[in-house]
Amino acid sequence: MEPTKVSKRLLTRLPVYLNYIKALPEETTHISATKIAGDLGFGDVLVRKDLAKISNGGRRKTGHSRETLIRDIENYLDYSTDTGMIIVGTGKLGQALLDYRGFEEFGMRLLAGFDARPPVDRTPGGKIIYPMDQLEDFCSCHIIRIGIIAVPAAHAQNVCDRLVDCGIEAIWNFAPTRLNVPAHVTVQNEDLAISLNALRMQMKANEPED
Amino acid sequence: MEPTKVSKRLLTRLPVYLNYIKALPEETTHISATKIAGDLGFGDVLVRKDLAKISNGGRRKTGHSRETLIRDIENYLDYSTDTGMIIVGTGKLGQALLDYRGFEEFGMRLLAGFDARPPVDRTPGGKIIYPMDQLEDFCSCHIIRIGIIAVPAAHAQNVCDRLVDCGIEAIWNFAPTRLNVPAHVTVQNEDLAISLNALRMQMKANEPED
DNA sequence: TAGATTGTTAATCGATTAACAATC
DNA sequence: TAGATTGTTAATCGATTAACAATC
Repeated sequence: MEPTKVSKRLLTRLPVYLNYIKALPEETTHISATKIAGDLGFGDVLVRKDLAKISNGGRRKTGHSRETLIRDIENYLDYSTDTGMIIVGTGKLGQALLDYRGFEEFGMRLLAGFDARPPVDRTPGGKIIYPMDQLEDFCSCHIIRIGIIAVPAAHAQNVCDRLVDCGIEAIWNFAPTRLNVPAHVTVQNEDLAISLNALRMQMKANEPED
Repeated sequence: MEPTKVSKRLLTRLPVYLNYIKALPEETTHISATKIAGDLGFGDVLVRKDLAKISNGGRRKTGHSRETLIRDIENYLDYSTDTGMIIVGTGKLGQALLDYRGFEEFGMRLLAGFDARPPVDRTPGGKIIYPMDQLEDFCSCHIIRIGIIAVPAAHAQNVCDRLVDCGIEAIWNFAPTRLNVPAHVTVQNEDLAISLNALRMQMKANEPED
């Protein structure tokens, strides 16, 4: 019953390792955790433990086989299973996300956008934007597991409720507001202003003298 | 010498409290940490400790004065000091950020965009997009503390170096790559694909049976 | 053997929660 | 006084780091 424990931190480090390993010169066949740590600025024990958690390919003295490691990370992150997604709210940000190419690499497919008043029929990238009243129909014809909310804060809860009713399992929320959802739905808030403000505060704390 | 310790978690919770408190019905003059915690889904002790850290306005039995609390949070987050910012890379995402209204509330001013080939002269919101070769001039005429990078991964390090040379103190990096910066520069990576993938994995871990 | 590396166990650190004392 | 609340001290939890044993 209790879901498998996954560390969110680990989940964000693994793709970083993966990118790094993939970007290595082609002739590299083996790589050590120590080297990865050094190049990426992580602690070496941390990397070693992370890799041990998701792979058993590490050999003493030689390190990890590059190929095996890539396969193990991709396997752990389950890149081969497609995950269907839609986005509600197709302003600038919504359209940017609709045409963002980075998601597919992870097996995530953003199928379409929805908007109370679609600003255009299709994005430049060719994704269709439907009026809101088509949301339920669309969701019953496709397997949609993740919903992205990029509408103004005032509409976010309403949109969220509709997505939940459509059977969505996770919500990525860009609206600057908290959402109430049932326990089986996973929510991640991505409030860009809050995030940027945190950076600003850390920057200030980083100043030589106050 | 050692900079003041600030918990990043705290920094992201404070704006949430602030929004919540501001959204309370106008007649509310006092609010307890317990109430805030209950409504926002945080632990009550956590909220109490957070508020104690940034305010001394809590009175037993009655809770915190709404007005004082708002002032104390805004004060702690230093909303009154303007922070100048620029963004490099004005694709969809870059333009979305340029016209995003949420930053100003926090005292952050995104002054202009830069692009190797500006897609337009101005955003719909009226922000000017300059060609890249004006970057250094612009930065010497304005006080710019934060640089936002929204260019393809291949150009990110180069852009980053130029921003650092311009005296920027913090970088908000949307490019899917790690950046090398000197120690006095604060970097925050905002890789949307990684972030979304983490949500996807948490969603899977949240499923009833495996 | 010596060196490079993994992997594990214990220690530390930071954040959150629990328990409870203080007080209006 | 009883109740609601703050604020503090101790306990727990999770993540990271340190120390070190294993081994190719």
